[in-house]
Amino acid sequence: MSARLERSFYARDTVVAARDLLGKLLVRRIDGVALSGRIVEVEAYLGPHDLAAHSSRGRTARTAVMFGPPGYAYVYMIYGLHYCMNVVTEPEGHGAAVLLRALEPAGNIAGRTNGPALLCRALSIDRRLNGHDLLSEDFYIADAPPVPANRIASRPRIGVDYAGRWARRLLRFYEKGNSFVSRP
DNA sequence: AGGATGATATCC
DNA sequence: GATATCATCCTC
Repeated sequence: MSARLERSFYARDTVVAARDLLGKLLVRRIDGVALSGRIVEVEAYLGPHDLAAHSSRGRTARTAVMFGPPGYAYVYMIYGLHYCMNVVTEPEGHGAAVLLRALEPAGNIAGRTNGPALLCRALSIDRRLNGHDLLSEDFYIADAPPVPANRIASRPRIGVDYAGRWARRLLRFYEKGNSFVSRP
């Protein structure tokens, strides 16, 4: 069992943290059973100036977690059906986060994990985990070998066409050739 | 290409 | 208080 990432991992530049999250292990412990998957696809949301980020609407009840301290989970419901999970980055007050888009199944995973809502379903991640500390025992990200820079692809983010030029920024990162990436 | 389904932001 | 919109997924 590998070590949890510490607060300092998250309290950094969001693009750097996003790329470094590739290869790491998301772990959700339920009734003593550890569900886990290797992070293979992420998107960086940089802060209020990033028109694709939820924090661009300012600090609200919904986005409060994004503006909080790093290393916490920002989980929200989308389209009334699905949950998406983010990891808060940068120092407190910044308003940035990294969306986890796909996992490669590692342990005790049932169902697909090649999409932001699919991975939440596979790991039983829902509203109750919004604002949950990722330095906890039951929900955390564990260290694992990094994905080398030459194995990381950079693409525009998915589903943010409304964000003008921000939609074209290359802020989606995934491990090249990994078959669990949602949109290769 | 379109529908499901509910929280939320943004208007009155 | 109404309504438009949504960082998705599935079926057609």
